[in-house]
Amino acid sequence: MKEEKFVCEENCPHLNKINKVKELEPNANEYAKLSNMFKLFADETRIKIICSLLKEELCVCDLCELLNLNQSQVSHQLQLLRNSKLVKYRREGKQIFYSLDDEHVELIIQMALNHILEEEEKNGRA
Amino acid sequence: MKEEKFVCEENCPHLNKINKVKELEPNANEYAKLSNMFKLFADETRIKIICSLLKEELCVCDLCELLNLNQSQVSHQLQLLRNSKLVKYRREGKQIFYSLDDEHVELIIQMALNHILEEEEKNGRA
DNA sequence: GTAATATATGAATAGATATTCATATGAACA
DNA sequence: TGTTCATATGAATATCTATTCATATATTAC
Repeated sequence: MKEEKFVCEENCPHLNKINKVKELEPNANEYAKLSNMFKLFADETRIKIICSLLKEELCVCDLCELLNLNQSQVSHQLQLLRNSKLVKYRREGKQIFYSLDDEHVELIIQMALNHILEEEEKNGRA
Repeated sequence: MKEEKFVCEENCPHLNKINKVKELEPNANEYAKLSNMFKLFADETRIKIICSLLKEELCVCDLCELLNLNQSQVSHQLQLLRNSKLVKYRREGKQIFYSLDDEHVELIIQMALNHILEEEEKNGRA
Protein backbone atom coordinates (compact mmCIF):
# COMPACT_ATOMS: atom_id res chain seq x y z
CA MET A 1 0.00 0.00 0.00
CA LYS A 2 0.86 3.65 -0.25
CA GLU A 3 3.02 2.89 -3.30
CA GLU A 4 0.93 5.16 -5.50
CA LYS A 5 2.96 8.34 -5.08
CA PHE A 6 0.37 10.92 -6.02
CA VAL A 7 1.83 14.32 -6.74
CA CYS A 8 0.08 16.95 -8.79
CA GLU A 9 2.09 18.77 -11.42
CA GLU A 10 1.65 22.50 -11.64
CA ASN A 11 3.34 24.30 -8.78
CA CYS A 12 2.85 21.29 -6.62
CA PRO A 13 4.13 19.86 -4.37
CA HIS A 14 4.71 23.18 -2.66
CA LEU A 15 8.05 22.00 -1.48
CA ASN A 16 8.88 24.98 0.67
CA LYS A 17 5.69 24.54 2.64
CA ILE A 18 6.09 20.81 2.88
CA ASN A 19 9.60 21.09 4.18
CA LYS A 20 8.61 23.69 6.70
CA VAL A 21 5.86 21.46 8.04
CA LYS A 22 8.15 18.46 8.06
CA GLU A 23 10.56 20.24 10.35
CA LEU A 24 7.95 21.22 12.87
CA GLU A 25 5.71 18.22 13.03
CA PRO A 26 5.70 15.49 15.68
CA ASN A 27 7.50 12.32 14.67
CA ALA A 28 5.79 9.11 13.65
CA ASN A 29 5.90 7.69 17.13
CA GLU A 30 4.24 10.74 18.62
CA TYR A 31 1.47 10.67 16.04
CA ALA A 32 0.60 7.16 17.12
CA LYS A 33 0.61 8.14 20.76
CA LEU A 34 -1.48 11.21 20.04
CA SER A 35 -4.16 9.31 18.18
CA ASN A 36 -4.16 6.60 20.80
CA MET A 37 -4.66 9.13 23.53
CA PHE A 38 -7.55 10.75 21.69
CA LYS A 39 -9.10 7.32 21.09
CA LEU A 40 -9.66 7.17 24.83
CA PHE A 41 -11.76 10.31 24.67
CA ALA A 42 -13.52 9.29 21.48
CA ASP A 43 -16.10 7.00 22.97
CA GLU A 44 -19.18 8.40 24.66
CA THR A 45 -19.11 5.89 27.51
CA ARG A 46 -15.48 6.60 28.26
CA ILE A 47 -15.75 10.36 28.06
CA LYS A 48 -18.62 10.18 30.52
CA ILE A 49 -16.49 8.14 32.87
CA ILE A 50 -13.56 10.50 32.46
CA CYS A 51 -15.68 13.59 33.04
CA SER A 52 -17.19 12.04 36.15
CA LEU A 53 -13.81 11.12 37.59
CA LEU A 54 -12.65 14.64 36.86
CA LYS A 55 -14.74 15.84 39.76
CA GLU A 56 -14.68 13.00 42.25
CA GLU A 57 -13.05 9.74 43.10
CA LEU A 58 -15.73 7.14 42.45
CA CYS A 59 -16.17 3.38 42.76
CA VAL A 60 -17.32 1.20 39.90
CA CYS A 61 -20.88 1.02 41.10
CA ASP A 62 -21.07 4.79 41.50
CA LEU A 63 -20.21 5.07 37.84
CA CYS A 64 -22.82 2.46 36.93
CA GLU A 65 -25.47 4.32 38.85
CA LEU A 66 -24.47 7.77 37.72
CA LEU A 67 -24.18 6.95 34.04
CA ASN A 68 -26.79 4.24 33.86
CA LEU A 69 -24.35 1.67 32.53
CA ASN A 70 -23.94 -1.97 33.44
CA GLN A 71 -21.02 -3.11 35.51
CA SER A 72 -19.26 -5.03 32.79
CA GLN A 73 -19.33 -2.08 30.45
CA VAL A 74 -17.83 0.19 33.07
CA SER A 75 -15.13 -2.28 34.09
CA HIS A 76 -14.10 -2.90 30.49
CA GLN A 77 -13.73 0.78 29.79
CA LEU A 78 -11.92 1.36 33.06
CA GLN A 79 -9.49 -1.34 32.02
CA LEU A 80 -8.60 0.64 28.91
CA LEU A 81 -8.18 3.81 30.94
CA ARG A 82 -6.01 1.96 33.46
CA ASN A 83 -3.82 0.44 30.77
CA SER A 84 -3.21 3.89 29.36
CA LYS A 85 -2.38 5.25 32.81
CA LEU A 86 -5.12 7.81 32.57
CA VAL A 87 -6.74 6.68 35.79
CA LYS A 88 -5.42 5.32 39.04
CA TYR A 89 -7.28 3.21 41.58
CA ARG A 90 -7.19 2.04 45.14
CA ARG A 91 -8.98 -0.80 46.83
CA GLU A 92 -11.00 -0.22 49.98
CA GLY A 93 -12.46 -3.50 51.11
CA LYS A 94 -14.56 -4.94 48.36
CA GLN A 95 -14.76 -1.72 46.47
CA ILE A 96 -12.28 -0.16 44.12
CA PHE A 97 -12.11 3.59 43.80
CA TYR A 98 -10.99 5.20 40.59
CA SER A 99 -9.67 8.67 40.01
CA LEU A 100 -7.93 10.54 37.24
CA ASP A 101 -4.17 10.38 37.14
CA ASP A 102 -3.40 13.30 34.89
CA GLU A 103 -3.74 17.02 35.10
CA HIS A 104 -3.80 17.63 31.35
CA VAL A 105 -7.06 15.78 30.87
CA GLU A 106 -9.16 18.48 32.43
CA LEU A 107 -7.58 21.15 30.24
CA ILE A 108 -8.06 19.10 27.10
CA ILE A 109 -11.72 18.53 27.82
CA GLN A 110 -12.26 22.14 28.81
CA MET A 111 -10.76 23.28 25.52
CA ALA A 112 -12.93 20.89 23.57
CA LEU A 113 -16.00 22.14 25.41
CA ASN A 114 -15.01 25.69 24.55
CA HIS A 115 -14.85 24.70 20.92
CA ILE A 116 -18.27 23.08 21.09
CA LEU A 117 -19.83 26.07 22.81
CA GLU A 118 -18.38 28.38 20.22
CA GLU A 119 -19.79 26.25 17.41
CA GLU A 120 -23.19 26.35 19.07
CA GLU A 121 -23.00 30.12 19.29
CA LYS A 122 -22.07 30.36 15.62
CA ASN A 123 -25.03 28.20 14.69
CA GLY A 124 -27.24 30.22 16.96
CA ARG A 125 -26.36 33.39 15.12
CA ALA A 126 -26.74 31.81 11.69
CA MET B 1 -30.29 -2.75 27.38
CA LYS B 2 -28.99 -1.05 30.47
CA GLU B 3 -31.98 -2.40 32.41
CA GLU B 4 -29.70 -4.24 34.82
CA LYS B 5 -29.49 -1.58 37.51
CA PHE B 6 -26.31 -2.59 39.25
CA VAL B 7 -25.82 -0.93 42.59
CA CYS B 8 -23.60 -2.30 45.29
CA GLU B 9 -24.99 -2.36 48.79
CA GLU B 10 -22.72 -1.28 51.57
CA ASN B 11 -22.19 2.46 51.62
CA CYS B 12 -22.80 2.56 47.92
CA PRO B 13 -24.01 4.32 45.86
CA HIS B 14 -22.20 7.24 47.41
CA LEU B 15 -25.15 9.43 46.74
CA ASN B 16 -23.60 12.67 47.87
CA LYS B 17 -20.75 12.23 45.43
CA ILE B 18 -23.01 11.12 42.65
CA ASN B 19 -25.27 14.09 43.06
CA LYS B 20 -22.37 16.47 43.16
CA VAL B 21 -21.01 15.07 39.91
CA LYS B 22 -24.46 15.13 38.32
CA GLU B 23 -24.74 18.83 38.94
CA LEU B 24 -21.43 19.68 37.38
CA GLU B 25 -21.23 17.38 34.43
CA PRO B 26 -21.94 18.21 30.80
CA ASN B 27 -25.38 17.17 29.58
CA ALA B 28 -26.05 14.18 27.34
CA ASN B 29 -25.92 16.24 24.19
CA GLU B 30 -22.52 17.68 25.05
CA TYR B 31 -21.11 14.24 25.79
CA ALA B 32 -22.02 13.15 22.29
CA LYS B 33 -20.44 16.24 20.80
CA LEU B 34 -17.33 15.82 22.90
CA SER B 35 -16.78 12.22 21.87
CA ASN B 36 -17.50 13.04 18.25
CA MET B 37 -14.96 15.81 18.32
CA PHE B 38 -12.31 13.54 19.81
CA LYS B 39 -13.12 10.88 17.22
CA LEU B 40 -11.69 13.27 14.66
CA PHE B 41 -8.37 13.30 16.48
CA ALA B 42 -8.44 9.59 17.18
CA ASP B 43 -7.22 8.37 13.84
CA GLU B 44 -3.55 8.52 12.97
CA THR B 45 -4.15 9.64 9.40
CA ARG B 46 -6.43 12.43 10.48
CA ILE B 47 -4.24 13.65 13.31
CA LYS B 48 -1.35 13.84 10.86
CA ILE B 49 -3.48 15.92 8.51
CA ILE B 50 -4.64 18.15 11.33
CA CYS B 51 -1.13 18.68 12.68
CA SER B 52 0.12 19.53 9.20
CA LEU B 53 -2.63 22.05 8.59
CA LEU B 54 -1.85 23.56 11.95
CA LYS B 55 1.28 25.04 10.48
CA GLU B 56 0.40 25.78 6.87
CA GLU B 57 -2.42 25.95 4.40
CA LEU B 58 -1.89 22.96 2.11
CA CYS B 59 -3.47 21.44 -0.96
CA VAL B 60 -4.55 17.83 -1.13
CA CYS B 61 -1.50 16.72 -3.01
CA ASP B 62 0.81 18.44 -0.52
CA LEU B 63 -0.77 16.31 2.16
CA CYS B 64 -0.37 13.17 0.06
CA GLU B 65 3.29 13.92 -0.50
CA LEU B 66 4.03 15.03 3.02
CA LEU B 67 2.32 12.14 4.76
CA ASN B 68 2.86 9.48 2.13
CA LEU B 69 -0.83 8.77 1.73
CA ASN B 70 -2.88 8.19 -1.39
CA GLN B 71 -5.21 10.85 -2.68
CA SER B 72 -8.42 9.00 -1.91
CA GLN B 73 -7.42 8.43 1.67
CA VAL B 74 -6.65 12.10 2.16
CA SER B 75 -9.82 13.31 0.48
CA HIS B 76 -12.00 10.98 2.51
CA GLN B 77 -10.51 12.15 5.77
CA LEU B 78 -10.70 15.77 4.69
CA GLN B 79 -14.38 15.24 4.03
CA LEU B 80 -14.89 14.24 7.65
CA LEU B 81 -12.95 17.24 8.86
CA ARG B 82 -14.94 19.52 6.57
CA ASN B 83 -18.26 18.11 7.71
CA SER B 84 -17.27 18.80 11.29
CA LYS B 85 -16.22 22.33 10.41
CA LEU B 86 -12.73 21.71 11.68
CA VAL B 87 -11.14 22.76 8.39
CA LYS B 88 -12.00 25.31 5.77
CA TYR B 89 -10.95 25.31 2.14
CA ARG B 90 -10.66 27.49 -0.91
CA ARG B 91 -10.30 26.61 -4.55
CA GLU B 92 -7.49 28.07 -6.61
CA GLY B 93 -7.78 26.81 -10.15
CA LYS B 94 -7.64 23.06 -10.10
CA GLN B 95 -6.27 22.87 -6.61
CA ILE B 96 -8.08 23.10 -3.30
CA PHE B 97 -6.28 24.49 -0.31
CA TYR B 98 -7.22 23.39 3.18
CA SER B 99 -6.55 25.09 6.46
CA LEU B 100 -7.69 24.75 10.02
CA ASP B 101 -10.81 26.64 11.02
CA ASP B 102 -10.47 26.58 14.78
CA GLU B 103 -8.13 28.04 17.31
CA HIS B 104 -8.81 25.50 20.03
CA VAL B 105 -7.38 22.64 18.06
CA GLU B 106 -3.80 23.73 18.50
CA LEU B 107 -4.22 24.04 22.25
CA ILE B 108 -5.85 20.65 22.53
CA ILE B 109 -3.06 18.98 20.63
CA GLN B 110 -0.40 20.86 22.53
CA MET B 111 -1.89 19.71 25.80
CA ALA B 112 -2.03 16.12 24.62
CA LEU B 113 1.60 16.34 23.55
CA ASN B 114 2.49 17.66 26.98
CA HIS B 115 0.80 14.67 28.51
CA ILE B 116 2.69 12.29 26.25
CA LEU B 117 6.03 13.91 26.96
CA GLU B 118 5.40 13.73 30.66
CA GLU B 119 4.54 10.04 30.40
CA GLU B 120 7.76 9.47 28.51
CA GLU B 121 9.72 11.24 31.20
CA LYS B 122 8.06 9.15 33.89
CA ASN B 123 8.96 5.98 32.04
CA GLY B 124 12.45 7.26 31.46
CA ARG B 125 12.97 7.67 35.20
CA ALA B 126 11.40 4.31 36.02
C1' DG C 1 -14.28 -23.25 54.94
C1' DT C 2 -18.66 -21.29 52.55
C1' DA C 3 -21.56 -17.67 50.96
C1' DA C 4 -22.15 -13.14 49.40
C1' DT C 5 -20.53 -8.98 47.34
C1' DA C 6 -17.75 -5.89 44.21
C1' DT C 7 -15.11 -5.96 40.43
C1' DA C 8 -12.45 -8.04 36.49
C1' DT C 9 -11.99 -10.63 32.45
C1' DG C 10 -12.64 -13.83 28.30
C1' DA C 11 -15.13 -14.88 24.28
C1' DA C 12 -18.68 -13.93 20.94
C1' DT C 13 -21.33 -10.77 18.46
C1' DA C 14 -22.65 -6.64 16.43
C1' DG C 15 -21.69 -2.27 14.88
C1' DA C 16 -18.60 1.26 13.31
C1' DT C 17 -14.83 2.95 10.51
C1' DA C 18 -10.55 3.13 7.51
C1' DT C 19 -8.89 1.84 3.30
C1' DT C 20 -9.08 0.62 -1.32
C1' DC C 21 -10.63 0.62 -6.05
C1' DA C 22 -13.29 2.54 -9.49
C1' DT C 23 -15.47 6.38 -11.11
C1' DA C 24 -17.41 11.12 -11.06
C1' DT C 25 -16.91 16.10 -10.91
C1' DG C 26 -15.18 20.45 -12.05
C1' DA C 27 -11.62 23.63 -13.62
C1' DA C 28 -8.15 24.83 -17.13
C1' DC C 29 -6.32 24.71 -21.49
C1' DA C 30 -5.43 23.33 -26.22
C1' DT D 1 -15.37 20.78 -27.12
C1' DG D 2 -12.49 17.36 -25.76
C1' DT D 3 -8.64 16.24 -22.81
C1' DT D 4 -5.99 16.54 -18.76
C1' DC D 5 -5.37 17.41 -14.09
C1' DA D 6 -6.80 17.91 -9.07
C1' DT D 7 -10.01 16.48 -6.12
C1' DA D 8 -14.36 14.19 -4.52
C1' DT D 9 -17.26 10.40 -3.84
C1' DG D 10 -19.62 5.70 -3.81
C1' DA D 11 -19.36 0.97 -2.81
C1' DA D 12 -17.01 -3.07 -1.05
C1' DT D 13 -13.94 -5.00 2.04
C1' DA D 14 -11.26 -5.50 5.96
C1' DT D 15 -10.22 -4.13 10.49
C1' DC D 16 -11.23 -2.49 14.77
C1' DT D 17 -13.99 -1.75 18.88
C1' DA D 18 -18.07 -1.61 22.06
C1' DT D 19 -21.26 -4.34 24.18
C1' DT D 20 -23.08 -8.39 26.07
C1' DC D 21 -23.14 -12.72 28.52
C1' DA D 22 -20.95 -15.88 31.28
C1' DT D 23 -17.63 -16.68 34.50
C1' DA D 24 -13.50 -15.74 37.39
C1' DT D 25 -11.18 -13.37 41.21
C1' DA D 26 -10.70 -11.11 45.50
C1' DT D 27 -12.46 -9.48 49.81
C1' DT D 28 -15.44 -9.75 53.70
C1' DA D 29 -18.73 -11.87 56.87
C1' DC D 30 -20.63 -15.86 58.70
